[in-house]
Order: sequence, then structure tokens, then C-alpha cells
Amino acid sequence: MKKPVQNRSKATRSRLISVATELIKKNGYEALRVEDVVTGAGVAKGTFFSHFKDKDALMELCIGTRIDAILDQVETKLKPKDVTDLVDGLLPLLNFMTCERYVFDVILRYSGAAAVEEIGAIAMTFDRQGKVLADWLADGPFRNDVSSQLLADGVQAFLIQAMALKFCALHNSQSTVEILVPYLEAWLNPKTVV
Amino acid sequence: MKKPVQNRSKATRSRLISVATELIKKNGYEALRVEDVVTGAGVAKGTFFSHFKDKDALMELCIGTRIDAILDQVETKLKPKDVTDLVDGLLPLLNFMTCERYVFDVILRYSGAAAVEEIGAIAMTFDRQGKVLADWLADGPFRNDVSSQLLADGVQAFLIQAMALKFCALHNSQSTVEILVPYLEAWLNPKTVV
DNA sequence: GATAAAAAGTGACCGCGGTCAATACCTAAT
DNA sequence: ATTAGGTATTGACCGCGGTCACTTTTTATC
Repeated sequence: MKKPVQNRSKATRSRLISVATELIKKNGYEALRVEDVVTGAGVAKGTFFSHFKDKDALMELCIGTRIDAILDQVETKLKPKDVTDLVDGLLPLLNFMTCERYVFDVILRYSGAAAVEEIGAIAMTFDRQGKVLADWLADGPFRNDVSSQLLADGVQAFLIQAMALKFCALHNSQSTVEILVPYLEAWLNPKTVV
Repeated sequence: MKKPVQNRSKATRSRLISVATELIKKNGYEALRVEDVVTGAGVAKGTFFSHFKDKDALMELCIGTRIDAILDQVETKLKPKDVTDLVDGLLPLLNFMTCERYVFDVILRYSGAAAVEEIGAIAMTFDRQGKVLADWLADGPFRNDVSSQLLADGVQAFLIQAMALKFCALHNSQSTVEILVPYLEAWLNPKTVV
């Protein structure tokens, strides 16, 4: 006898999410405590973990939602006419992803390397980002010897590289954009054939 | 009145490290518990944390040491004559870095994105890896429109991308090498000029 | 050797994520 | 209205990383 999900369950879940969102807005992602979320939502600790596999699952949801919202904006932009333009279009994404070291770590952990069992919220946004990029790069003023999907994947790899360097002791004087542009120039507009 | 580091301190530290190494050899990295290390070394918990900032610091040391040893071997290899050859040379490194999901996570966290205060052991190995790569790629059968250092950085970015995909739900059917080769081909041997 | 100051080590304690057997609550069938 | 069988929630409890006021040991100085 299989019974459907009860309304109170949905209510509890959405209360947990909205309390979490509120707390994050106030104190940032890293400072979020499960205990504060459950107290705020007026439920016991165990309830939290019957709604989310672990704290990371909630984190993924919150961060994923946020990235999705940013992608909504980014997506409306016109195809970039050069590398600087491209980076410009991605800036909102970059800024959010590097807003906290902790956020970047979570994103890294769940970007490509999502749990093997199922595709998480963050991995989804990377997929979506890949599609937006592939669309931007197709039939544009960039190299065309490889598929636009491969080009897009490469851009993502360099994005991550550049963001990582932002948090690095050696390179944190340069901005992410400064680091990124030469990479992408070399990737998207190679100047020699071997 | 400043006094030098005592011998027993050094002895304790090296005992902690060797016990940890032993435990890792037996049970893997993820399973390592600080409590087991201190019990094995015959010291109190607090002692551990007066030798290492946190558990990650020990982890970094162990993983860093391991990578360094692998780099010793890798370094002796001849300059690669093509992409396949290059990937082949890097294989020992790839294999270790993806031996455990946990290991890959730690490496990611401390690779470029080392603590801002000081450069950790893993970040050092990435630096070294970058130099080896730059040496391999200089004056080789690869593109020469950009510096070999930039080429090397790019290879590292693609390495991470490919390793991340290995743990990904969507791509884990392909081997890391299979994923990597087309990327590097496109990066190191672009076939068109725009 | 006695003394003082610094280094090294101790272990009870805390914070916080996560578990699980027990309980409360719903809803469909009678 | 009662009951049965599932869903949802509870909160005491655990594991494990990390802290800190305190004790023990070493070493320099007289």
C-alpha cells in the first residue's frame, strides 16, 4: 500500500529551505548550521536528515538555485564577439562562484564530480552552462576545427583554473578576469598551426 | 629566552607521520582517523594538533609526499613526441590522484586554492608539475604561439577537468585517458587559424 | 644542584554533523 | 468510528575533529 507524499512534509521541506536561504543571506554560506535551520523551522534535527541526505545536499540545492537564477540572466545575452566579451558575459557567474572560498569548494566537489548515484543540482547547472557556452561559441569568431561542445568544455576547465588561482597564495593579486583572458585567447583563438 | 626545537618533538612528529602513513597504507586515505594516529603514536590528541594545524594539514603532507615521489619518476622521462605520449607520461600521476574520491577532493582543495597564508605541500607539487610540463612542451612538436608555461597551465586545467569527469555520473564509463586526449589534442595542436 | 622560563604533552571538554529506535500523525479501507 | 499500515517527526545519542587550561619535561643560567 503506497501512499503519496503528505502536504505537511512538503511544507516542512520548504520551510527548511526558506529558513536556510534566510540564514545564508544574513551570515553567508559557510556559517550555516543545521541546528540553526531546524530551530528556525521549528522541527527536530532528525527531520532535517529525512529531507536531505546530508548538509551538503541542502547546500547544493541553495547554491544550485542561485546559479540557475544567474544563468537565466546570462542566457539572455547576445553571442560574444570576442574573448573579452565572453568573459564579460560570464562575470556574474564568476563573481558568485568565488564569493566565498567555501562556496567554491562545494561547487568544485559537485560540479563534474557529482555523486555517482544521481546528478545533483550543481552538476545540472554546469551542464546548462556548457550548453549556453556551446551555443555562444558555435559559428562565432572563434576556431572551428573542433566541436563547439569541446570548446565549451575547455572554457569551463579554464574558468575553474582561473577561479582556483584567485584563492591561491601566489596569484591572488591578479583578478580572475586578468588570469582568464590570456588562457581563453589561446584556447579560442590559436595563432599558429603546427 | 628563545629555545630551539627539542628532539623529542621531532621524534613525536615523525612518529605521527609514520603511523599515519602505515594506517593509510592499510585502510586508505579516507578512513584515517586522528584518534587512531595518536593512539598508534602513543600520544594525546592535543599533541597531534600542536604538530599539525588540522587533520587536512597531515593529509596534505602525506599526499604531497606521495605526489613528489611520483614526480621523481615522471621527471626522468623523455620529452613526449605527441599527445598520447604526453598523457602516457602523466599516467602515474593521474592514477594516484584518482585513486580515491577523497584524495581527489583534498588535492583540488589545496592545488591552486592553497591557504592564502602559506603555500602547502600539494600546491608545491602542482608548481613542480607545471615546471616539468613546461619543460616537456618547450621546443616540442606542439604549438608555439604561446609560452610553454601557459601551455603547461592549460594541460593542468584539462587534467583536472578529465579527472573530475571520471567521478561524474554522466561520464564515468570513459577512462580518464580517453577523455583527456581529445582535449589536449585541441589545446596543443590546434588545426585552424581564425 | 637549584631555579626559572620556555617547550612539549595531556585529556576532559566542546561543536556540529549525522543516526536510529521509538512515537505521533494521516489516510484509506472496513 | 475503528483500525491497519504507511508517512513524518522526534530527540537522545554517537563519532570525530578540534580546543585549552593545566601538568610534565627539558634546558639555559647562576
